[in-house]
Order: sequence, then structure tokens, then C-alpha cells
Amino acid sequence: MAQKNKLQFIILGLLNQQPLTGYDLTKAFEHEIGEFWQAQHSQVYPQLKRLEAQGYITHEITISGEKLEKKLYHIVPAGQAALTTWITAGTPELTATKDEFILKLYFVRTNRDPRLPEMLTEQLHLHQDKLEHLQQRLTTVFPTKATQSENFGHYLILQHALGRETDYVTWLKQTLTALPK
Amino acid sequence: MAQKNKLQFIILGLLNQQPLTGYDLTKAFEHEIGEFWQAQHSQVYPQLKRLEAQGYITHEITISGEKLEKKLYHIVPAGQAALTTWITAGTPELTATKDEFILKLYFVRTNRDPRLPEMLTEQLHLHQDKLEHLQQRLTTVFPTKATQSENFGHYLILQHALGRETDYVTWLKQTLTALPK
DNA sequence: TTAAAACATGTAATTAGTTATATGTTTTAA
DNA sequence: TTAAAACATATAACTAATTACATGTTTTAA
Repeated sequence: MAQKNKLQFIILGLLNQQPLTGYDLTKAFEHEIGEFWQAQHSQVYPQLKRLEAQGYITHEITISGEKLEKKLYHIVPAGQAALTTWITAGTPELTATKDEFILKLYFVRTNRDPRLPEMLTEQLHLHQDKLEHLQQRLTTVFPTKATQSENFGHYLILQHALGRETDYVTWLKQTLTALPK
Repeated sequence: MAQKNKLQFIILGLLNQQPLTGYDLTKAFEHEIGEFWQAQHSQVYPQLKRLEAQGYITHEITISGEKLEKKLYHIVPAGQAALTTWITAGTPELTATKDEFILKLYFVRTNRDPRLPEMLTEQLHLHQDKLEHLQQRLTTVFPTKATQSENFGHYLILQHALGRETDYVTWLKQTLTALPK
């Protein structure tokens, strides 16, 4: 997929909060931001070099222990400008969700297909787990009104993800019960 | 993104319904199936060659008019087996939705950010349009109970898409009204 | 009759993303 | 004290997907 390099903006956005190393950024993709965007370190390190070449970030080398070199990256004003431009610009394209299960369903022709109950049940479990996970996150990451306003955007998208999964689960349940016996 | 070549199965699935040319398949990605999956002809033609080399499909050449050659592709039993295997196998990975707007929101820190109203309003319009479009499709593609059972999977995923967009619109509206003045 | 649109098939170049390979250091827990 | 886990950075190979390039035919409507 070639999709206009959003990774660069994620990195700028994260560096806009605090200086980080490539390793730190990679960790972020395994946790926090990894909830809705993924990237491997093999994508992160080259992107950091490109951003630095473009004059959006700089790095300083720090030594950890005896000799382990860390490159701590900072955003610079030009990078902040690029980040703001990206956020401020419109987002007129709705990205189609490429959900493999949905794709498989498309090729199931009748409601008597014997594979349907098993397929739907598997997805129900997966999405119920996901829903539980998101509910857990909401209460641990945003326990108070104050924490919600501190990180408003993140709070909003977690709410949205929760709504989406709730809807997914409802749809699967409803479809399962409507199946002919 | 490297995601296990789902295109091959979409092509097998479509050829399982009727023989088609590469051009027909490309058209399908602009209409029907294009609602939730995209592919360009530059992906379709090479994939057809690979599927034929694997022994999943064959083609016959027909002449249109004086000399325009069409390659009409047919699925063969091995291809039908591969298609069934794919559908029957579990689908244990939930694909994360890479929604650019959601990504931007993540970097908006406070509910007083002056960009929020405009950003949310733009998305509201886009998703309202999408919702309307899906409602239109539901009534035109599946006007009767009979048409719904004839193409059950397609009906289901259209229902699901409708629910998803309804939820998206609700979330955006609710967020907009909850914003501080 | 003719020009534009649609039909029809391909390859090349580039970008995005995953998986694999490579190398070494520091910290932690058995 | 030592082995495993975590820290830290980087490149290579490969797959997927978009955009651009390339060529020609048939149909439709002005």
C-alpha cells in the first residue's frame, strides 16, 4: 500500500511531545499508538534519517553505561510546522477498511452455508475480547475527567473504537441468532 | 503493506461466480466489490498470470469485433479448492483500521484546540454522505427478502457497513455538541 | 465521419510495509 | 557469575500496492 507516508507524521507527532530514540518510537508502536497504527523498527530508523535530512528533526548522541550509543531525536520548528500543516489540512478520503473476514463473507452466497455459524462465532469471540480490552484501557488510561481532557484526542478515539467494537459484536450476535436452524 | 495476498482469493471468488476478463475484474473493483476492496488493473493482470501458472484458473481467447483479443478466465477445480480452503480457514487476526482522521485526532491534546470543530464537521459531512450512499445501495441492491437471501454474505456486510457509518456519525455529532464553546 | 469514451491488456517505476539478517551492549534474575 | 531478556541500531530481501507509461480496438454520440 502506498498511502502518502503517514509514518512521518506519527513520528513528528510523538517527537513533538518529547525527545525519543528510534527504539522508544518502536516501543510506542507496540503499545499506546500500536492500538491503531503499526510500524516496525526497520521502518522507523530509515524514516528518522529521512526526517533529519529534510530538516524536521535533529539528534544528539548520548552514552548509556560504558559505550552504548543512543540517538535521541528532537523535533525542530520546521518539523512542528509540517506536523501542524498535516493536522490542519483536510482529510477528505475515507479509507476503506480491509477486513479479511468481511471479504470472506462476501463470497458466502446463502444463509444456509454450513460454514457460517463457525465463522461468525470465531469473529464474535475475537471482537468480544477486543471490546473487553478497550473497556479495560478506557478505565486504566482515562480514570478521571482530568485525564480525559489532558489527552483529549486519544480519549475521543478510544471512545470511537469502543463504539465500533460494540457495534461489531451486536451485528455478529444478531446475525447468528437470525440464521436458519 | 504485505498482507498475505488477499487479491488472489478475491479473483478466485469472482471467477467462481462466472468467467471474466482482466478488464471485467478491474471493473468489479470500481463497483460492487470496490465498496470494500480496491485493486488496479496493474495488479489484476499479473495476478491472473500467477493464478494460471499455479493451475487455479485457465483462459480462452475470444475475438471481439475484427481483432480485439479478450482473455476470458475460468476457475478450475484446484482453484475452487483453494478458495474454499481460504474461506474455511479461521480469520484470527483483526486488521487495525488505518484511519487518517483518527490518527490526526490522536495528536490533538485538548478539547479547546481551535481546529477541532472544523475537523469534526468535515468528517461528519463525509460520513453522512457515505451513510446515505450505503442506504441507497441497500435499497437498490437488496429491495426484497429474495434478493437478500440470494446474496446473503453481501447483504450482511452491507448491513455491517451501514451500522459502522451510523455509529461514526453518532460519535462525531456527540463529540461536536460536547465541545466547549 | 470523426472524435471521445469505453474496451482491453500489458509493463515499469516507485513507495510502503513485513520479515529476515546482522551486530553489539546493558540490565535483570536465576 | 552467567545466561536470558531487554536495550539499541541498522540493512537486505521480499511482497503489496499505487502511479505512470505504453499500445491498440470498438462503440457511441455529436
